[in-house]
Amino acid sequence: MIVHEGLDGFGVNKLARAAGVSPATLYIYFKDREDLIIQVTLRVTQTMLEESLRDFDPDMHFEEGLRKQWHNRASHFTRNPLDVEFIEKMRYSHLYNKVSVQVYASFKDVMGKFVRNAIERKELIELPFEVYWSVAFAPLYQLIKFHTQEKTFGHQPFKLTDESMELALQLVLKALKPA
Amino acid sequence: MIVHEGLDGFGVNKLARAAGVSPATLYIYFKDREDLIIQVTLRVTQTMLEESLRDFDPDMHFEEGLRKQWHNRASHFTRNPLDVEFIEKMRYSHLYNKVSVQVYASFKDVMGKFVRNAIERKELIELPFEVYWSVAFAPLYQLIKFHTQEKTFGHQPFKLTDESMELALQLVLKALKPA
DNA sequence: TTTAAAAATAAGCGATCGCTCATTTATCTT
DNA sequence: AAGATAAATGAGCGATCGCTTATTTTTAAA
Repeated sequence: MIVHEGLDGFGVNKLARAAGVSPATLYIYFKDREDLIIQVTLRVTQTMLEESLRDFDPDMHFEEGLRKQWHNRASHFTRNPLDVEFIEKMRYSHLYNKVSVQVYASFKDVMGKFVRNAIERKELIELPFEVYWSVAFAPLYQLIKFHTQEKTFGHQPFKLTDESMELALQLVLKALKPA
Repeated sequence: MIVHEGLDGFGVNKLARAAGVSPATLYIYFKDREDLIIQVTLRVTQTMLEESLRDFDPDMHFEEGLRKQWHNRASHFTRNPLDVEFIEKMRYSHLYNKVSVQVYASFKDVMGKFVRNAIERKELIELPFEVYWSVAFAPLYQLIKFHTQEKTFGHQPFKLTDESMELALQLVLKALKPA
């Protein structure tokens, strides 16, 4: 409902009717509307982050680790396209700061270690974490967005194939590896 | 209002009260709530795109042109931080497809020409437009998001300085330039 | 089978939603 | 100054909002 009609357009009564339960039932499990949205967001985001760390180890070599994360994210998102749109929507909503802290706590540690390892091993240039994150993952998320929203820049819809993903990953690796 | 309270939380009556006019007045200038939101979005987005093309020419050398666009975007957004959040919020809202087509029509042509020129001149590797866009601009937007939302990944808030922007731009250029 | 706790419900509260209409106020033309 | 047009308004419509309460149904222990 939130993906298709937005946060406005999402109502407790509507949801209850669609779910075939009484509005009152929802308030047994959730404090209020905002709590419901946040808890759902936490669960979807948590699942996404767990999937992105599947078979990942912060002691991996940099290229192997980054490729693993790209593939994990891409495969999770192409298998759950609704999740992408939901997470992105929430990520840019005014409720985001109530979600981010709780979710990224443990995730941050693993990623931080991975980056520090890679820098120590001279497999990754030295740079602030935010710059690393922006170069390493923002392109992937943009590609996924192009993929899920079907049409953006003229001509035919963009499909996130293995080829285009590998191409983008190669570019990112070229940017991040020491000369 | 939309940035701070979200699309839900944004109401016509509230807006009229805050603006010191009658709700009926709004309907002289806008068809309905959605039309109002879309028109405001169009105006803010249009301004952003115009600013991003200031002093830009699609016949510029690739590095010069890309740097120009990065600086234009960054300076516009740091001077109008509310616009960033608004545009991003709308970009991930369910109303986005009603906005995107109208806005990016002319913009697409200029950018397309710029990219084609650069590839012809061997200043840019050959790649699909979406991949180019994802690598060339997504990192910048992510950095701006880090900057505006103040705190994301632990430690102290990230500030988008000239240094960190130049660093990120250099990485992106390294990724996109032919070997 | 009885009984207490837990889960779910229908009905509807006051508040606010998006929006309209009959009327008044401001602006412009002659 | 008079009359016509445009702009703006206050009041409030029906619908929906988030949410609660008194009651019934379901579950499970004794």
